[in-house]
Amino acid sequence: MKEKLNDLLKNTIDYCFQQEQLKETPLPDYVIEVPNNRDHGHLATNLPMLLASSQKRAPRDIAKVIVENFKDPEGFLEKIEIAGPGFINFTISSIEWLKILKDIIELNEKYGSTASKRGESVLVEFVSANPTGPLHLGHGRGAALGDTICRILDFRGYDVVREFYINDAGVQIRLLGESIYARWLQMKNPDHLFPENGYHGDYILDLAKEIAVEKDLSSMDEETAISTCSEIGKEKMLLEIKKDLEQFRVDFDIWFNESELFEKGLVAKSLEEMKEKDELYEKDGALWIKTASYGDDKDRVIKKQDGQFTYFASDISYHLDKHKRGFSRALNLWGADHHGYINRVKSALKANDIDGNWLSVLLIQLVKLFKEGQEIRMSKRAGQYVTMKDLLEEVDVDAARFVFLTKTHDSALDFDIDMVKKHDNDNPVYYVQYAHARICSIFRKAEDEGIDIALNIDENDLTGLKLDEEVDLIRYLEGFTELLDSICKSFEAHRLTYYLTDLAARFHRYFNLGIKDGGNRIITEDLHLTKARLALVAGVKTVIRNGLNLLGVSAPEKM
RNA sequence: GCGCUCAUAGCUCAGUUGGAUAGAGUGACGGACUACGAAUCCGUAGGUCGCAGGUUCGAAUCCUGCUGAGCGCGCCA
Repeated sequence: MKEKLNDLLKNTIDYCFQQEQLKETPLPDYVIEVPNNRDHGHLATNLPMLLASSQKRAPRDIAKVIVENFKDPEGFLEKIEIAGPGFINFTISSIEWLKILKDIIELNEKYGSTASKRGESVLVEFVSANPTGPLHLGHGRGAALGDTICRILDFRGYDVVREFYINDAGVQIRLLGESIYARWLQMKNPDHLFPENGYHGDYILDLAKEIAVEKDLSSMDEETAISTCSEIGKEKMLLEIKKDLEQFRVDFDIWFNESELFEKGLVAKSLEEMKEKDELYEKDGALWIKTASYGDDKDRVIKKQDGQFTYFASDISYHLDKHKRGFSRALNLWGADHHGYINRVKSALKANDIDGNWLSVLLIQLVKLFKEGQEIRMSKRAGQYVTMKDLLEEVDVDAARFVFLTKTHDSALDFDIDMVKKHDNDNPVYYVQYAHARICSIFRKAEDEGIDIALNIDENDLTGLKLDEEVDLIRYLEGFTELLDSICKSFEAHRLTYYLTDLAARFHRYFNLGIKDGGNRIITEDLHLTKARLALVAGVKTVIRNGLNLLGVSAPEKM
């Protein structure tokens, strides 16, 4: 609708220029938007106010010229008005809205998607938890957000690849092995020392017991035993992580091993390339990269005095590899405590002639867990945290995913487990699902009454939809596509949950209108009107279902 | 000390590249089921958009300063 109106508006402005009604100037960056207030029409533009300075005329005068010369040969508009300081408010003729509804019903599960691919590929890396412990709530938030962003990008025609980066090369894996081995030794000798920075969670002892069944640790020397524990412990943790994610309906295309970067010589290779570009130097027996020349606070070490690579070395190599794989964009979801790292990585990319904008990073703020009104503090060091596994035992996947997406990613989230557990109206996901189930119920009722619910319609079958509330609903349904496109740019997936909640509210309100005044019921004695209203609620149902699907939440027909 | 993020109703939070009268849920109070699901709806009350300046036709939104909260500043990963 906005595009159509914009075309008419541009034609009109050109005409005004030709007729010298307006001085010919470049067009300012105006907007066409949906006004909050129904009295302000369906769409409004601020163009006259922005033209005021270059035209040297009052905004309302300019608006008057535009309105008087408006070219609308096909009767797209019903009304044009000048309002406020110089807005132009447009009311679109109702038949246009009925065509939109017809499209929604025809497109059905495809409504909101684009059939054509954009030829733009995006690599989304998220969760990427170390395989040294189970997933916790913070990972859940990242998983819900990342997966939903991917679903939306995919729906809107992007080629999306979901990737999980496995840190399986560093000292943390060694430490995992040491922790497991120590726990195993402690089973016989409780006084055995536990490694200083070891992993303290109960799962370490479980792993030790499992591994002891599979391997005869007592016959091994300490070194062999630890590396055995490292290797098997890592594999088992990874399996757990995959299981949790699968249950959470998150599916990765690629599981990328950090260790492969070393095994395939990619780290060495990227170092070579950077050396040739003169981006590296040696100082104090270590190897440094000149990130400070590209916006970082200071240069960084990538190979330590002892000959070991830093984590940063493989990370640079990893991101260069992502770029070489040919993606037009990359998106990383990181915990907010990594924010100091963004500049560093981007600087390293720039040192390799890659534009910093190629990579976007979303920082996900902390999740605080509340139980019975009390905050449950999580501490990885003490092994105290609520795991995804614990969460999924208590809570519906639907509810968890929805609640994770009720706040912007850059603001801390209070996760009230008692609220999420409740199967009542305290829980926003059921409010949306209820609207869907209610519509399904209306269709069951209509079918019982022998009404043909096939909905093979054209816009002339919909002319019964005359109430403001009915047109408003269609207008809101039309906003779905634009919302999704906006999320593709900003990655603010939480806006979809708000949209769906709002859509459900609008539907419930419309539905209740009919209860007070029997004349506004959906199923009436007027068959023509009944079919039109069934079409309207079918449109609502379609958008709720498609939207919930993008959130990874089910749309039940009965609850 | 430097840097990143945040600050909106009693509470939890939305607010789309700056737009018209700042919204929702929840809590409080009062209403609506003898025909489509009351897991719903309607109404009332509740605001110095942290504070102070600035930019302009117009600021919760952009800029500067201040206050407060969280996080990060390693040859750790």
